This record gives sequence, structure tokens and C-alpha cells, in this order.
Amino acid sequence: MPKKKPVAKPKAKKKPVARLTPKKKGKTASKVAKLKFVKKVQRPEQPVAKERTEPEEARKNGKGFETLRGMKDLLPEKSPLWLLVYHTAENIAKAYGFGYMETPILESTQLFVRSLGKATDVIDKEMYTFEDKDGSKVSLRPEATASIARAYINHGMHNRPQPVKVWYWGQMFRHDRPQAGRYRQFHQFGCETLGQRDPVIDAELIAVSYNFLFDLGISTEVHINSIGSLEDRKNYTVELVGYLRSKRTYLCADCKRRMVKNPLRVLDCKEEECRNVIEEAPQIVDWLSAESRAFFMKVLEYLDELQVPYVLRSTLVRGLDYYTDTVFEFYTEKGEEGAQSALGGGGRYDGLIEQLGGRPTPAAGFSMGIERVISELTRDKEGRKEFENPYDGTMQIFFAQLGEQARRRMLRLIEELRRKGILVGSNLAKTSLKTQLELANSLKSTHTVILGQKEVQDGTVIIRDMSSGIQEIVDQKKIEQELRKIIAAK
RNA sequence: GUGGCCAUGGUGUAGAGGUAACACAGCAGAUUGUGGCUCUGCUAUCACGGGUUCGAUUCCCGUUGGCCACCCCA
Repeated sequence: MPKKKPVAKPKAKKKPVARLTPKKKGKTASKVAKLKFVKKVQRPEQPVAKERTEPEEARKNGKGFETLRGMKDLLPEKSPLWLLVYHTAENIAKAYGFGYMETPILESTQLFVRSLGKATDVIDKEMYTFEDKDGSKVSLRPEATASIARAYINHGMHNRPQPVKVWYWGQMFRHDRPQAGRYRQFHQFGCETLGQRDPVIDAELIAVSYNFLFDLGISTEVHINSIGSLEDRKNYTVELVGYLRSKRTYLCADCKRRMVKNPLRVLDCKEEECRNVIEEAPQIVDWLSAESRAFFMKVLEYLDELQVPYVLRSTLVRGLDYYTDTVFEFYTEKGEEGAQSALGGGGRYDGLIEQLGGRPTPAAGFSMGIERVISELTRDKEGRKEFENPYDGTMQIFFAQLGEQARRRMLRLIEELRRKGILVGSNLAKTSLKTQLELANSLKSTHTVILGQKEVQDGTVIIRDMSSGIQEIVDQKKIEQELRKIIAAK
């Protein structure tokens, strides 16, 4: 530690010297020398490095504070794509008659434990849980369905015309290790249809999510399965575990563990050895009650009618405990085996609302992982370019000003025009005309309105045609009609 | 939670045991009220902490973070 500092001093000395030699301009060179000189003097005075205070540390190059692990800033360059996705979601949900709703990001921990299932990983290790000031346990929501169900009960929504159809969009939190398409804070768009059990509802939800992706230009494969009623599943699980036990020696370590914790997940194992075992395993379809089976058949029929292509996958089970009967997931057609290829999924959860203390209420829903949708949209360069800037920032007319008086006059002028529905570009914070014209140019403006000292006195304004360079002097009172003419001409 | 790879300016990249180069972007300027070309200048204690060394940003270890895979999930 003490070694470092003394060595650092000569650095400051060398730099300016080395730099000055090749420089030509006297002006700038002396400026540099001055700046460096000050530094030179200062450094020896504080040879023993003072403890950097925290704010200093943080201020350093604007670094010091960074987003928490697994969290991302959405910058203006990228946001147009997000807004596009958001509006696609909004449009599709509206088209199918879903009403927008929001629930708090923070909820009682118990709500999630009860609904998702105690043994699930989401609850076990992925929830952001902490004590509130009054000592109660609260959690950042890892998903939205539980909250929607809670709200359905709280607001007596069973008194509304059934089914109740809602959609949502928002941040979810899961304390997982970040990975491709996986973040600790992520966004989901989803729809829920509560209060009625009918296969047509399941089919509609699948159509909504399928078409949402379709509208964005993503073609997907819907994987679908039915896991029956809670009772069906219980019976099947017993059977499955029995079977797996008999093949225990062929299973991988993970599956041996899964066998105890969540036997259905064994069906999803990718290990070759396990796959062989799974192929021979009893299938859940054979264990469905007559009612569940008929229900599932109807869902498939309706999907055919809706012309939504689907793939039956008997091994599909979802990770959350509340699902019953229909379950589905969306995979990109390119079918790459990479993890996290599911863009979203959903299913029926007829038992959840009762589980949370409401009256028995059937319901179903889906959610889409927006980060995964976005990454799908930007996967190759062509796609990225196409979506780079859906709302192009071209400002047809730019306003440039020169001098304090002109600035004030222009401030008002722009505001008046805005109220009349004429939008123009400007950067009144810039003082040089040159810079403002540069800006106009980079915004691809066709015309620039220039207002300087002289124009303020004359009550006029210069309108410059950016491509020809021809300028016209116009009376300020006629600006509006002149601008309208320009806008109409385009 | 486990494992692999990685960490240089705002962004994308070079680079060597003796303190950093290039491109783009940004800002300022090239005779004071005019853009698109050109030119000039400015913008990095090479993630953080420790070790090895005369000396490390370059080697080693740790931390943090990123990417990827597993677990699990969106």
C-alpha cells in the first residue's frame, strides 16, 4: 500500500511533458499545462492517501453505484421497442375484452406461500422476503396470479358478471442467478379469466397469448397438456413415484431428488438415461377423470377452430402448485434446445381462489416473459435494426434562437404553437446558432425557424429550407399558417 | 445455491511486465448570426481489494459484476 503512492507522483509529472511536445497550439497547450500544474502541486501535499469518503467513491466517474445484480436500466434507445411490445399487449388484451388492472408489487409473504406451494423453488429460495416495520413478513411479488386472485376475493368480484377478464403488465421479482433471458427483476404481461369453468376460456387465453406473439412477428409452438384435477394428479403422482422407484437405479441424481420433492418434474429431465425411463412411464392423460378428459378434448377442439397450432406434450407440468387441468407453454419455433426458451405459459387454476379463502371459483390465465419476448425480437441483427426506433424522432421543423430576448420570445412561441397542435423541435439551452443547426440537421428537420435579436425587433422570423438553404423572412404573426403549409406539403 | 468463461474511456474494440491505441458517440473550437464535408482539442487512477515484482492495468488470489450452463422458471 505505501509502495504505490510515491510511485504515482512521477506519473503526474510525466504526462503533461510528454503531451506538450507534440502539441502545436499555444493556447490549448498552456491550458493543459495549467491544469496539470495544479495537480502536481496538490499531490505531494497529500502523500498519505486520505480515506475516500463514501460519496466521493460513488461520484468517481459516475460509477460507484450500479444496478443490483440481475436488474437492468431501460435506456431511451431501447425503450421504443418496449413500448411497442406494451402497446401490442394492450391492444390484444382489449380486443379480447380484458380490462387492465394493477396490484401492488409488495404483498404479504403468506399470499404467495399459500398459492404457489410451499415446496416450490420460487417460494423456497427465490422470493425477496423481508420484515416490514411492524414486523410482518412481506415479499416482492414473484408473479401476479396470486395477487389477482386475492383482489378478486377482496373486491367481491364474484358479484360482477362472470367471467371477470383482466390483464396486467408489470415487474416481478425472483432472486435467482441471472442467466440468458432471466433477471431478478423482470416483466410479465398476462391475462386472467376468473369465475367460470369452460374449455372455451382456456382456448381463448391460449389464442390471446399466441396472437400477442404472432402480432409481434414471433411464431411459436404451443405445448399443451392436462394435469387433471388435484385428485387426478394425486393419484397419478402415486403411480408415477411407484414406477420411478422401480427404475431408481437408472435415474440421475437430480431426478432421485425430484422424485421426493416434486415427482412430476422428473418428466422434464433432459438426461438421456432418464428420458428412456420416462418414455415407459405412465402418462398423466391416462389418469384423468372422465370430466377432465372431456374438458381437455374440448379445449383442443376449440384451438383447432381458432387455428392455433399446438403440440401435445404429455410431459409438460408447470412449476407452480396451483395449476389444474389445462397447462401450456410457448416455445419459439426455431426449437433451439437452449434453456429459457419458453416465452411464457399458463393454465387453469380452479382451486386457487378457494385456497386463498374465497368461495370455490374456477379460473385460468397466462403470463408472458417480456424480457424473453424482447430478446426474441432482437435476436439477430436484422431484427434489431427493424425495431431500433419504431417511433422515429424526426422533427420536421426545428426552432433555433440567438440571444436572451430571442430565447424568451421563442419559448412563448413554441408553447403557443404547441397548444395549437403544432409540434416543433428545439434545444433552447444551446446558445450558438451553429450548434442548433447541427441539431436540426441530425434530427433530419426539413426546415429551421431562426429567431435572433434583429428578428425580435422586426417582429419577424427566418424560415430556412434545410435542403436548399433558401431562407425566407416571415412576419411572426404568419408563422402558424406558414408552418401549416410546410407540414401539409410533406 | 453449483459450475465454466470474462471484466480496458459513454459504446464497440487494440495492447505490452515499465502506466494505454483505434473507431463511433458527446462536448468545445477553426475570426464574432447559419448545418450536412474537413481539421483541432477535451473526455480512462485499464471493476474493487490483496499478493508476487525494483515496477502491474498486463501474472496469482479474493470480492463484486457480466455472460453461459445446471437447479428452477418467465
